[in-house]
Amino acid sequence: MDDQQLNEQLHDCLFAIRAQVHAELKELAREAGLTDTQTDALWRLSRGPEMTARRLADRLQCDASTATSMIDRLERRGLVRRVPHPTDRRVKVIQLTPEGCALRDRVIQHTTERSPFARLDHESRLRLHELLRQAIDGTHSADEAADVVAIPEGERR
Amino acid sequence: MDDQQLNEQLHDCLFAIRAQVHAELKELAREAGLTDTQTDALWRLSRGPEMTARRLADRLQCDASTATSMIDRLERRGLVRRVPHPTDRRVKVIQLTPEGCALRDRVIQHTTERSPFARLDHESRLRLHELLRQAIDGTHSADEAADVVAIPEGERR
DNA sequence: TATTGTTATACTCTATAACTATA
DNA sequence: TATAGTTATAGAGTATAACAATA
Repeated sequence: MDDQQLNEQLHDCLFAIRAQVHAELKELAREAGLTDTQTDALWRLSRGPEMTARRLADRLQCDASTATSMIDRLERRGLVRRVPHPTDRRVKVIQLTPEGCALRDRVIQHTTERSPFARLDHESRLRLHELLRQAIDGTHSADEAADVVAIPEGERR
Repeated sequence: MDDQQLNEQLHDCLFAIRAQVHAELKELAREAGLTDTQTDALWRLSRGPEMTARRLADRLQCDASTATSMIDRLERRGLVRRVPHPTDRRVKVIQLTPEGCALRDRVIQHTTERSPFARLDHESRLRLHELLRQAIDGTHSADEAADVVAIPEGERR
């Protein structure tokens, strides 16, 4: 197997894992009366420091206007609310409501429990984590990667 | 770091890698005048043995009617065509046109070249592949996984 | 001037339900 | 009866362009 083929195989694996995770997420979303995308957004909303509409759009790689309508729908369902930023009056902080938090917790727990990774032993998972981090950090600047992945210990969950 | 946290970290990595791949795919899709979803479908259309509308829907985890409209749009752009199945007259085989093939090749090449995985050395990629396969095979039946991932040597590309 | 967020608009994406044709 | 595919419909997701408010 040459390098090109190996890369393709890795992408096929990525696709397969994403498909498995997505299937679980979809099932949960259905129970909760949400769409896949909304469930995904809920998950992403809870990671990292302070969430704004702009930051959510960056994270979901969509236009700002798309984030606006996404937040509209989540707000209508009572899962998030828009709070004015204390110092910058242009910015709206997107906060999870208690119901939003509860659902977010269910999403994370449900997904990580049934994750394909859960079948690996602890050692394998550590090795996998190291390899993935290496791949991620190699292609993006540390800042960009940090925004998506790293969560300060105190702010986790 | 306990197991729950490690699992969450792994999912964050998965998200980050998917985001990087998606960003590359999006750029290419834009150039080609396609949407992300169409580009993804094009990629998936080319993997595995014989593609039918039903199989595409399974693979993209969407409803059959969604696959129908997706194929409609790809057909309108001249990237695929519907061919009657030789023995089962209910089935339509979805074939890539020459233009579809060319674009599909560009998508795969572009993405695998700029993939986060490309930065890992050969040894690391082999280890990563092994770990991912292990995670995939552990949670799904061999048959299901085979449909998504394994491609017989003769039919690849 | 640049940035944050919104609105209006026009697509694409998506599932549900009802249908036809074939197995 | 079951399966492959389509159509009609309605709502969610999406980007573009134009805009207001604020930095």
